[in-house]
Amino acid sequence: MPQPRGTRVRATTQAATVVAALSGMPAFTRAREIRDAVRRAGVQVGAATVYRHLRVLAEQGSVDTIRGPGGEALYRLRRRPLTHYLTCRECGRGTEVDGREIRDWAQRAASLAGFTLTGHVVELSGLCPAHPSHAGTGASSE
Amino acid sequence: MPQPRGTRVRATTQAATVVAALSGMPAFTRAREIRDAVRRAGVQVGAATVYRHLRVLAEQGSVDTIRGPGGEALYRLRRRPLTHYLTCRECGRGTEVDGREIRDWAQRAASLAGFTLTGHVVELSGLCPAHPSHAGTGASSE
DNA sequence: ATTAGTGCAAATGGTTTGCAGATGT
DNA sequence: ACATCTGCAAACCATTTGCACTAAT
Repeated sequence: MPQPRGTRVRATTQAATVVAALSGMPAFTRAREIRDAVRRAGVQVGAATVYRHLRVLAEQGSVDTIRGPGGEALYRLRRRPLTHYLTCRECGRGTEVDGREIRDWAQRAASLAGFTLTGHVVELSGLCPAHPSHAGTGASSE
Repeated sequence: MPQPRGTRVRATTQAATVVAALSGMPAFTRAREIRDAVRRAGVQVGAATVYRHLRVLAEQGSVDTIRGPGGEALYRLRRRPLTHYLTCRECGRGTEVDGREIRDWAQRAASLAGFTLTGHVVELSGLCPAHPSHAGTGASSE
């Protein structure tokens, strides 16, 4: 749907650079790192501004948000639906995994309980092929 | 495995009451509310102590942890494995749902990517049978 | 000109930590 | 006794907000 009428969102350097930075990061990233990337790109930006943009982008559905181990938000430019994320707890690298099954399951589980499903979060964490293993912490609902 | 030798964890009033409080709360709960419950039970306790216990319990695997909408940690005494949570976004009431399928799927998806799975979080949100529907926000990795 | 967008610094809220003192064993 | 546990307050960190200011339209 087109915008209601003329003037709306302004095209500022910061806004553009935040998106640019995001598009250069395949994995879920912290606000702090995004800000660093923007600055590295030569654009001065305040933390508040980055957060403001990220919030708007998230509300628009342009970026997906999950929570990192410390409870901080991690952002990733939305690419396509039907994908969920698997992240390495050591290096932070992540891969997308097909979430079709989960989506079906979630739907089924919800209606089985009489609920209307409005959203779900599935996050897997593990160790990628290049890391040693040891017992770990980490939020896990299992 | 038994404890290395004699003295280890002390049986303090606070520790016991924190667990007691947890066992009285079927849904995922904030640290703050847990502390309130403990105090309501007549036991004076500082925030730090509550957090310290919760952290240890989580490390032991005695409590499960997920993140609330604001990024704060929510705790729930672990009851049995194979369960995940479905929460109503209106009233906060929740139900456990069988997560066996998910566990299998997670395992499969992870090893398919060459990862060693160390944990996963599955959280479903929706509207329970007693609530009106409307579009919504909410972090969703989908 | 207008007004949205920006930066800074202060405010918030959750969680952790340093340290002196209380307490279980 | 003596190490652990506790509480308080200060410290931290991520995020939000107030406000004067800059810049896009």
